[in-house]
Amino acid sequence: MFKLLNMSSTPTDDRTTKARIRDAAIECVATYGVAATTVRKVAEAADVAPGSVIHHFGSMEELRFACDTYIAASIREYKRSAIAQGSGVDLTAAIQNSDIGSMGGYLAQVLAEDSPTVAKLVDDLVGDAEVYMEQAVETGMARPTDDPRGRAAILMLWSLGALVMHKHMQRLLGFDITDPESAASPALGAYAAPAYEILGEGIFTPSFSDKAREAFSAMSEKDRDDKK
Amino acid sequence: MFKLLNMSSTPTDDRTTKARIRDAAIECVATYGVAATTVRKVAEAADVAPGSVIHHFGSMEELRFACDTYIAASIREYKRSAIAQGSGVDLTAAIQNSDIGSMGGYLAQVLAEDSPTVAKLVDDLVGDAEVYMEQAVETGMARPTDDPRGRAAILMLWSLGALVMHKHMQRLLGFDITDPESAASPALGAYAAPAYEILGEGIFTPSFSDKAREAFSAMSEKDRDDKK
DNA sequence: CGCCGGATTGAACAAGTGTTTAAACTACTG
DNA sequence: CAGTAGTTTAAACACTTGTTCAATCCGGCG
Repeated sequence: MFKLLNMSSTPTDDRTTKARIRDAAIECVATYGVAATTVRKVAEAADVAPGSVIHHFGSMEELRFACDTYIAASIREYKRSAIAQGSGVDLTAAIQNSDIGSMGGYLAQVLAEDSPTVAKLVDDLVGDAEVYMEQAVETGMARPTDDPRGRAAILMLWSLGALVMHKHMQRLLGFDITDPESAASPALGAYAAPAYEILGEGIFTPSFSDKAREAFSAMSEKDRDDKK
Repeated sequence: MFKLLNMSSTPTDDRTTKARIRDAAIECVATYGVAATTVRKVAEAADVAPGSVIHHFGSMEELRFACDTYIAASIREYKRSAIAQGSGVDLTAAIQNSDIGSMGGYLAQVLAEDSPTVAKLVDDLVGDAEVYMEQAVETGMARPTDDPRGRAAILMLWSLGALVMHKHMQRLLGFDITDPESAASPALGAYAAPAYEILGEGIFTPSFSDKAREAFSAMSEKDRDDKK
């Protein structure tokens, strides 16, 4: 009998049993995925009997819900404090600075499933990104756009999508976005440099960009005409 | 007892039983995910006995492998024909034009798991994207870059990540990227327009972009100095 | 026809799932 | 000290999982 997951338990672990179970579940989801997160695996990782897991949360589904809620609350809490001290509202920063080590891994796993709690969190993040971009436009950092919400949504979908794809990114660029230590990694540049280049100046030449825009508006005009 | 999945079976279905089982499995994965794709669900969808599934593929894992391989081959085949007739090498186009209706949904599900077959496919797609971008630079469509591979990798990670996030995109923008009919949908613009705006001119103003670039190179220089 | 080999079936199997339950234990109160 | 309410446990439950297996079906060949 050996522990599969070594929870970073301090010499004297003063967390309640319920909290220990919740944390073990989060770590298990982050490491093995939701499908592989069973009552017995969580129980073993939290060092309790399987029955205790159900006793504290009622059912496995409620445990999952509790984990989603806890992670969502943790992210919202971080964003609030980040705004209060004036630093940027960056999701990757939230992942790095969280006291929940496996937050990135957990998000990467649950973003692909459809949980209403996670869906609500994503919606909120898009809303936050929109107001943040709005401010960036006002301070001259970001370009204005016809579709602020659409732009914010796509930026968030790309960011979170990259999080879900972290194993592929690790393989392609040597950089694991879910690793809390990754911010200090020299491989950070392998992701950040090209990403900021794309977000800074785009990938298309201005001449092609203009042509594409014309074709686009022509297409949507044709679409309107067809509708008549 | 009713069929959960209605395979688009022609009046006279001339596919072999093995092919029917494989197609049913792909559709089941696309709709319900890999964890929910069980022997009995596949058997029911393919209208065969559970034993037949194992008889033809040896095990459930080998069936999954066969599905991955089949999808990967189908995408590579499409790309080859697309290049041959000179049209663009666009992944979303491959999803739309494939004769496998649920290819997009299947990819969205398996990109989050770690399958060596899918990993190899992603690596190939990045490689293809790199040479495609290289040609776009030569023809004056795309800007040159210091890190062609990094740029291609990130563009692919963002695109595929958005595919995995398709349910969130559907909710946020009303556009489902996995739907084969989506290319004809008027909601296409809700995704394509802001996406092309970002890829065309970026999101940052030139002045901020310059400052960020300076900060970036200063940071990596400092990183080099610290290493000494 | 008689036969044979692959395809197909449905019943079994062991292992793993979430959940229930009764018993034991623990800590705190009257 | 006795009692009690909340924890915790291990064993059982019903169910689903992938897989095995003997029996049956079916098409082609001698």
